[in-house]
Amino acid sequence: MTKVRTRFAPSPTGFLHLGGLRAALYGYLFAKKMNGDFILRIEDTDQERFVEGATEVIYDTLRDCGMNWDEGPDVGGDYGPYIQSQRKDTYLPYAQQLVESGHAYYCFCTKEELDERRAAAEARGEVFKYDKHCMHLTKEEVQAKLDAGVPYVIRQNAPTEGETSYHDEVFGDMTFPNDVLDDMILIKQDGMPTYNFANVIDDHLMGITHVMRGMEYLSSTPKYNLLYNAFGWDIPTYIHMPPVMRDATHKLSKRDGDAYYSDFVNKGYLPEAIINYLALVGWNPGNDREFFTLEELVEAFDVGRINKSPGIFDVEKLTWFNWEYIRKMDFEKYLAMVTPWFDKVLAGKGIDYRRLAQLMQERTEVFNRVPDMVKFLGELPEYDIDLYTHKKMKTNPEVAKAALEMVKPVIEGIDNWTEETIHDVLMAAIAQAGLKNGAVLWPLRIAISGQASTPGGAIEIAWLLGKEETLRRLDAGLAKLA
RNA sequence: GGCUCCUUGGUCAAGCGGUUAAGACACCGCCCUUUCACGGCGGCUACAGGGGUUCGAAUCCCCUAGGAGUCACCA
Repeated sequence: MTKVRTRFAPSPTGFLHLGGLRAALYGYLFAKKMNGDFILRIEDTDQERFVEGATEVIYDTLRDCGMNWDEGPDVGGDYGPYIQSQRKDTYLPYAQQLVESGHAYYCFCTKEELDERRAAAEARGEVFKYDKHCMHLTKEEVQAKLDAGVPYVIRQNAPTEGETSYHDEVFGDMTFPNDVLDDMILIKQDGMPTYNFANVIDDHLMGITHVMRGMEYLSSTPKYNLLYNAFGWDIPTYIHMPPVMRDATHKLSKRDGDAYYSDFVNKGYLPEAIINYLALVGWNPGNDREFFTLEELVEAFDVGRINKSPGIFDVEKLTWFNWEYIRKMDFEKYLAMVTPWFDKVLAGKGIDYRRLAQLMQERTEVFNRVPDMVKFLGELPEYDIDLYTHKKMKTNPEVAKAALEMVKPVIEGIDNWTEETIHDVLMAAIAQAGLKNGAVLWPLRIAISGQASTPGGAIEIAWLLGKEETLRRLDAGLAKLA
């Protein structure tokens, strides 16, 4: 049995978006599951859309996620080069071979002419299809134009009747009538192959056994098969994948501005969480399991369980995955990762990051939410005295005032500023006063934090703030309640 | 418009002729609790519609509707 070889073939037109990442992921998972090779090929035949640096972004993203390729532009391999623009010269001879065998022909119609005719057809409500005009040129006519240096393209000579069928591992048996097949361009006027052509040539030359790609290629696959047949090559196994959607009617695209892998990483999403979640949009292991490392995904992956219907990308669920990953993260790693986020609002404030991190780790869903959650430690926010009213704690501004007055001298008397001491002293004082814990601790926490929700209770916060700052904020609260 | 694909709760989804139609996220209650959380318990919502086939359809067939893709010298 031949070794499985899959490929991820992105165009370097910008950042890698999540739909593309998932395509790469499935290709990687399948190859590894089958003990095969995963190949990275850069499809840059469209020079107008080429974006500087985009190739590096693809490398970085894939590596970041742990998907290493066995062959590719930077790691080499026996089937290189792996960048299509560097393979430019390999395509033309194949196209010419097709011209020889009658499966393709030279076309001298200009883009402008074609655009006009296309517009005219559309105006008539018809679908434009190239009429094989240039196919009827005689050999001599063609040669004369070629000799005269007339710009040309090479088109596929597609059949106009009958139908073409193929099998897809996800979608099953597909049949398309041939009369909808247009004579697609194989070689562009600039000498570059089109994606449609290069992809067939390269997949064959690179020994790709399983072609995995988005389902938008479902309807052009017959044209590719015609090419394989014309060359007498084996048709690869097709695995078309459903798209990742933004909502029911829109694909997740670059236009959303929020679909790039890097957008999520910058917000504080973990690569592991992104990969884990992405794997589950469009595929499932057949059981209830949701958490997988990349290695575990390889183990569990099964092409037969790829869904046919599009899946909507749910940020809420991704966030949940991220949070779970953060909670399970090694504490020292968390501390290192959260520090820059603390610094955004607490730099130079003298807060004990280690203790704060302990309090924050299980509350961190996404890192970019951290600053807002801890900002109050650096500076007491403006707050309304309504916060002192809490039904369950049985507090209101009057009760709060009394509680703060009671607690102030107690805190002033604490010399050994540790959480344990603060806790013990406070609890003793509350018990002695015959009050409920909540009736005192709620107002205290409000006074020193200025907000209803905080990472940790009054005691932890008081400790983090330090005795001096705690008392200062207590006085401010008292002044507010006066 | 032609061709192709898709259609189970708000979302991801299990299911592949017989189930009380799983599970997860989200949401809503209750409990716990010095806040918010966490945790525990419980709840809410689904087979697009209509015809068949069958003793029996979410599961098979047909039609309709809705959505998506494609019809480039973009990939």
